[in-house]
Amino acid sequence: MSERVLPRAERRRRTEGRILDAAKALFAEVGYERATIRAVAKSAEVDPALVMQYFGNKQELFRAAVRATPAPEAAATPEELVEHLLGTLDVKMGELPQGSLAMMRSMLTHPEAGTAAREALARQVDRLAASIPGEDARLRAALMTTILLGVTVGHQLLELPELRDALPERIARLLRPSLRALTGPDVS
Amino acid sequence: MSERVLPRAERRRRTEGRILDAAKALFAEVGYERATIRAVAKSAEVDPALVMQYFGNKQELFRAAVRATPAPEAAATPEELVEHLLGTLDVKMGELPQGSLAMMRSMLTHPEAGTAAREALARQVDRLAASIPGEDARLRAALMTTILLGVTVGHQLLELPELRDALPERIARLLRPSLRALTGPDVS
DNA sequence: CATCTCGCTCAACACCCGTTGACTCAACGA
DNA sequence: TCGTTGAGTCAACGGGTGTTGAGCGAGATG
Repeated sequence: MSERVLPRAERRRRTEGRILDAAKALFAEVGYERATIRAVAKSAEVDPALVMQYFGNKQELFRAAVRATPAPEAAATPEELVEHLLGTLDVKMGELPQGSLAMMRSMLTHPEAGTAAREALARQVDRLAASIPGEDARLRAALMTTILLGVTVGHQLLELPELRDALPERIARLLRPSLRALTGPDVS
Repeated sequence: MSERVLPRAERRRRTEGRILDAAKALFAEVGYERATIRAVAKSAEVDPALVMQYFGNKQELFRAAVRATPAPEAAATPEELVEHLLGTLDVKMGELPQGSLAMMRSMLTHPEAGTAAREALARQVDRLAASIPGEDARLRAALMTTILLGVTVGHQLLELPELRDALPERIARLLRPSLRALTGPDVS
């Protein structure tokens, strides 16, 4: 009723958007292998051939669905660092972008998603390590990154009930000392 | 030369073992979907049909490959708890059993592996929560579990260089305060 | 030695996937 | 108004997958 005879350019933009959204959702939900072109097309109410015509490849469709993760700003002091990380966690708890979920869902089984995840994590490690003093800054940064990765995986992808039912602020509050323990000098 | 005319029963046992080992390795390396029956068979130098004859299903082959994860003993005090967890981590760093790797590799994309992982993590959470005082014992236990999960994933599956190149004891030493922070009362 | 048993292979089936080329038909521009 | 363009569909191909049933041939059994 509302979408009556749209101009061609606009119409194309919209269906391409519908396809991309459907792809993001499906990739995020079941991963690369199980997300078939046919299923994406059906979800977008479109012929499978049109998906190919717009994105060329399943690989490139996946690339387009995963691309454009938000670029977070860097943190200065280790104190801000932890808060910034937990802020990221908060965002993740609410509604982590579907593209990121799609990448994480497939990072263990799809080669390209794996390298994409490694690169994203490496960037995070770089950013963190610059703010951590000491010899083993990179190792500490990597541990902080993997800690957040594990919590996110357990929460968003595996949907562990304990994390699912907890308030994000509570998780952040419990996690803060654990992360802070990795910023300072070794006290063990 | 050494394996000359073996008895039938022994011969069967050996080839079945070869198939299962090949399946564990392949599942652990590329995950459920990409590990084809044909590839398992070729790796075990056997006809694909024989794999079906021995294990019936790809699903059941996977189940057999994942089954029999070692049953760790419980810990008593929170102090022992952390050490026990880090001991687990040490084992993982050395040579985590291929069956566990196979389960972890597919836990985000294969439904049954997902529920298996959830159950294994739930058992760990139960064990941990019993040793932690306070109201939010289960949430703390879940966080400790997911922390270890993240580090293991980053190390064994994603193979992040910082973790790959670090000595297991060093990782354990850096991780100890972070885990201990979750056993005690809230100090944030 | 004759028969049976069973580990193992071969060839094929049915299915689903990604991908393609020809086609339809409504929006566009002169 | 009439070709032209391009969004969208249809039907099909080639390839890889899990799975199956018939069959072979060497070890067990009497």
